[in-house]
Amino acid sequence: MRVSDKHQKITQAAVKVFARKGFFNARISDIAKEAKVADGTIYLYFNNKYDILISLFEDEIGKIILKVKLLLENETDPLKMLEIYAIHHMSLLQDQKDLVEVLQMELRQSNKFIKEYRNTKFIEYIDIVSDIVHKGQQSGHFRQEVMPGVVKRAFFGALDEMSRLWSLSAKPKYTLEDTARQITDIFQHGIVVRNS
Amino acid sequence: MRVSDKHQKITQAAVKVFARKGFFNARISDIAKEAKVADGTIYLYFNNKYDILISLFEDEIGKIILKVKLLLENETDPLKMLEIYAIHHMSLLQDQKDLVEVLQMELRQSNKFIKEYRNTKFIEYIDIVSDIVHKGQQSGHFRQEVMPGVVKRAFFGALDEMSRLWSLSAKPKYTLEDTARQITDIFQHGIVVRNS
DNA sequence: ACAAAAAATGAATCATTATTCATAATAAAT
DNA sequence: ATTTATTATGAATAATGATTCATTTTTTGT
Repeated sequence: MRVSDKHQKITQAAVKVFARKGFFNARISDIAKEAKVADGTIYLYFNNKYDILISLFEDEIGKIILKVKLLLENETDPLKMLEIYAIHHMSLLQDQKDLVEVLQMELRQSNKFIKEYRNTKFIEYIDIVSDIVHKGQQSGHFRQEVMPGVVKRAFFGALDEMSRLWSLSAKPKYTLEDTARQITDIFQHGIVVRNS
Repeated sequence: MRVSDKHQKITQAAVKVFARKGFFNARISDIAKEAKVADGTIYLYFNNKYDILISLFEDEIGKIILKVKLLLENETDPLKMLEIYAIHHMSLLQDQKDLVEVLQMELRQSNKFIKEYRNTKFIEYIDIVSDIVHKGQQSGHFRQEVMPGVVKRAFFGALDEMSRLWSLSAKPKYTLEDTARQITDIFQHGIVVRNS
């Protein structure tokens, strides 16, 4: 078994366990059991429990970024680009519920426990939105007075909160795609230049 | 010293300690020290550590709801109402940074640890937004096709994410009020009926 | 086939801390 | 002043679980 396989096996096990129990209530032995390795083995691949979380975060966000950038590659209409981003973001939940829950958790916890951890991958992910907005302004599609830096946070926050609800609710009212479209619609109308 | 005083002393101490260290890293003895009571005393007022968090959440959200409902009382324009809500929400941060951080944390953690805790106070808080939207639709200000249930989550999520950034960043780019106005502006344009 | 290196194991360690409860201090009642 | 009830104390308990490391297993190179 290649080294990277075991690394990945542990990461995947950690996603499951963190999602099920939360970071602090997850035991290393739970992760070890889920990954079918010994407790000690985990320490050959990660420095400590927190390192598992960080590393997982970086890796998985990295993959998401790659995928969404690929999807956006051949689209030039900034309105459509926002929709692609939103739909992709929400559909992650359908495919990887556990992962989304862990990422949401991580996002809040990094506040407290590693102020020094700059979270660059996350920033890269949301900067995709501000880039879209910026380009939309240059091409005259979007209003000049909106701040891309605010839109990116607001858009992400809206999607994130909606997905939080979704993962909590037993039987959701709306489909994820409807939700993504609704939110996109609001933001599109919110920042587009009105052809009065 | 009245009973309620000690209860409140402990709550306030807990807010400080939770904000500083996070829920799981906060020790009961930290809270006791901060509140200037013995460790055991805390258990005369709360069932356990988690109960402190829940109880704090309910109490403090309760106060916030009262205040924002009061502010909204004499306003009828739904566009303005959204702005009042947003500005009040963001200005909380200025006045009670610690509290906001704890509430944000709690919101994420309740996912995992008390699925049964229905979080009714929080729902009451965000339902204020869906009420505004609903009324705005009835009065013909807002587009019929937007879903109040989506707007409330999106609007809250946007504000919440923005405030998360704010509390993390050493020297923020924007003032809180500007931010609140920007986000409100996007949502106002996003859902208002266009007078074409 | 053997030696050396690398990877994996999991029981033992060791620190940590939420909670309890016997005791003490304080307040209220008579 | 004395009893009773209430409130507070903080040391002791008891469980927990992250991390280490001596030992074993597997892989690699010759």
